[in-house]
Parts: sequence; structure tokens; C-alpha cells
Amino acid sequence: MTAISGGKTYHHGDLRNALICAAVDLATEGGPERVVLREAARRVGVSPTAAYRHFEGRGELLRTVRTHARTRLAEAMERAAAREPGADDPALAAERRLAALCRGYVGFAVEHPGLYRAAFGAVRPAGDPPADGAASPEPEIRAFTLLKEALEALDRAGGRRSAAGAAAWSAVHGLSLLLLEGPLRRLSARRRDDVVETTLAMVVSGAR
Amino acid sequence: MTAISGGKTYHHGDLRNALICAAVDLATEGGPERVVLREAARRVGVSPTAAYRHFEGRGELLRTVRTHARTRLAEAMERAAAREPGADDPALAAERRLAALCRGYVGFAVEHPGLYRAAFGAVRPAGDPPADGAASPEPEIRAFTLLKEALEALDRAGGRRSAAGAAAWSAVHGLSLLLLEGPLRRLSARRRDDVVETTLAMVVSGAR
DNA sequence: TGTACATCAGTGAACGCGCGTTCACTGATGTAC
DNA sequence: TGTACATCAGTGAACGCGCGTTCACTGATGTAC
Repeated sequence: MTAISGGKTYHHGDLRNALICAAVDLATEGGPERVVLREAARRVGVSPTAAYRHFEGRGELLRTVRTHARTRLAEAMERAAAREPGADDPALAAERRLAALCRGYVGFAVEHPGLYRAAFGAVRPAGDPPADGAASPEPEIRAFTLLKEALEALDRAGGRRSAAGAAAWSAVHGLSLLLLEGPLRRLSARRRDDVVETTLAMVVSGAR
Repeated sequence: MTAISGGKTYHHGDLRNALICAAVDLATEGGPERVVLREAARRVGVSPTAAYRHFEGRGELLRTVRTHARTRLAEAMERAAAREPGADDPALAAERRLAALCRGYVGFAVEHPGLYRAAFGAVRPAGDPPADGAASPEPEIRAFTLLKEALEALDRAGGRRSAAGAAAWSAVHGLSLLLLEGPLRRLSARRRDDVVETTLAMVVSGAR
């Protein structure tokens, strides 16, 4: 991810964006913990201090990266679903869409491990207020919404069950993490696909 | 987790163990990244250097913590399964055991978030060799073995399907993480239980 | 039973590192007249 | 069209921090004789 513009002037012109791009690169390379303000500035060719004209500090930069990463993930899922052929039977079509979305999810995670990890995981700014109170799940994470809608469509097309969104999400999220940095890393591509398909079967059949 | 002994002599007597306990405490409080050699030594009341008599360095300390955490997790699962009443119908019994193990898994994760995160997640010692080659999943992670065996028992009791172990694991792992540090943290205990049970239903029905 | 001495298990000072952040500053930009 | 000047967006040096790790050391321990 490289910044678009770049007149080599004293005033950068688009430093905020350039820093975000650099930070996204960093996350892609090594996950959220590699998002380091000084390094992002270094890559853009600017003094660390300059970043403070555009961000409150490291925290804000990291949050921006996370948002970006979530968007990319959702896009990957939608792309995967778009590639999926439809079906006359609406139930079958709904199943296929669900599976495709999940596949897109895991695929993104496997392809961009660092960015994926940046997308989730608490960005705890040292001394975090530990999860308290009621409150709903954070609103509008598109990846999650996509899964939920796909499950609802599956319901409408004939099944029972609902609110299984979180379950589906859990499965694909967990699978991604186990493949990425857990004990399932080191799997051959072949075995990995097996595991993915088995999990998808569970998700789909669990929703039926 | 406090060390057992402690004659206040110049020679500590059981420093290795004491350091491990301190490190486990640290992980419990803040996850693997909070496992800091200097802090562990500080808590034991010993100079940082002393740790090097017993560990290669931070990496070895962290690996030891991980092993410990995995053991504790497996124990929690087995305890949960032991609490579960049996059933005459072996298929039902197998289902219950599977669900209980999963519940134990998620329960442990929710109760000991830091320790749980220390149990999995690559301990990458900076400049890690990225997941390559074939190789199987890491051997003998008891938590995983437990799930796998439960699924096999379920098969034997009547179902089809097998090798769904990874799928089940993915689900509980993902769920745990979403609850712990993902967008599902902040859920009320009530809604959390809903989500847990829905996911478990998916796991069990997916194995059927 | 007493003693010399090798070894074991600590100490404390210091190293270099990279981080986030603050400070006082200065060069570039664009707007009012 | 030209100029004064406020503002904006950079710079570079410095801060304190805590980390992992190394070094040369010393006090405690236990064993051979």
C-alpha cells in the first residue's frame, strides 16, 4: 500500500494519508504490535514529530489502521460471495453465499495475517478498562453484519434458527487464528483446505 | 499463583519455580506480552540477572508459561466434563460430554483471559520463520485432543463425520477470543451465555 | 569431626535499544488589503 | 498585481522509560580428604 501522491515539498501535502498507508503496511507485515509511530514516520520520510500534527498519538493511528483493516476484510468477503455462482433453489443459494463469505473471511486472514490481527483484538492503550457492563457488541462491523445477513437469508429460505451469527463468526474467526498463529499454522495448503471445508460444513449445517 | 516454599536465604532454593509462578501471574494479569523477565524477577525479589541461571532468556520463560497455561486449560475442560451428568443413551452422553468440554474451554478463557492468550498465539521471538512447509498440527495439545476424542466418541455412538475436531476447536477458540478481546467483549453475562450456547449447538449439530 | 576448596547461585552496575512524546523552533503557504 | 503577516506543517534535539542482556564479581554450599 503506497501513498498516491507526493510532491517533494517541505509541506508534504497528504501526510495523514501517507502515514496511514505506512501504518497499514506495518500491520500487514507484523500485526498491530508492529504499528510503531516512529517507523511509520521514517517510512514516509518525515520526522516522528510531524505525525502529531495529524494524530493524537500512536493510539489514534492504530485505531485508524483497524478501521481500514476491517473494511478490507469485508470487501474480501463480498468479493468471494460475488464469485460464487447462484442457484435456483434459494436455500441452496443462501447456503452457498454463507459458505463463500466464510471462505472469503478465512482467505483474507490467511493472506494478510497481520492486517487481520489488526482488524480485531482489543487495541488496549496500556491500563485498559477491562470489559465491563452490559452494552451490545460493537456496532457495524461489516464482516459480522455480512455473516448475520447471510444466516438470516438462509432462515428465510427455509431453515429455522437465528441469532447464530456469532456462532458462525466464532468458527471462522477461531479457525483463522488457529491457522495463522495457533497450532494449526504449519499445515500444508491441502490439509488446511480440508480443515476449512469441514468447518464451513459445520457452520452451514449448524444453521440449518 | 504463589510459590510454595521460601527459606529467606541467599540461595533461594527454588528460584526456577518461583520465577515460573511469577510469570504465570503476569500472564494471567495481562497476557503473554506482560510476561517480562525483569518484572518476574522483581516480584520474586531477586535481581534480573539471577533468572539467567535458570532460563536461557525471556523466550524460554514464556514458553514455559505457555505449557503451563495449556495444562491448566485442559484440566478446566476435564473438570467441566466430570461435572456433567451421564446419560443412558451413549449418543446423548457423548453429545453432553462434547458440549461440556467446550463450555469448560470457553469458561477458562473468560475467567483467565491473559493465561488463555498465553496458551495459544505464536510466541514469536522477533524475526520468526513464517509458517512454512507441511508438518502436522503441533502434537499433543491436550485441549485439542480432548475435543477430538469427544467427537470420535460421538461418531462411534452413532453419527457419521469425523476429523471435525479442528472445526469444533475453531468455534470455541474463536468464540473465546471474540468474547475476550474482540467485538463481543462488553456483552452482558446473560447475552454471553446465549452466544455460548448457540455456538455449542452449532458444534454439536455440526458433528451429527 | 574439621577444614580446603571447587562449584553453584546469587549481586549490582552498565550496555544499547527503540519507543512515545514534548519542546522550542522555522520554513512554506495563502489570504487581506 | 504586490506585499505583510497570520497560520499551518514541518524540523531536530532531547526527555524518560523499561526492556533484555552481559559483565565481573562474591557469598553460600557441600564434598573430598
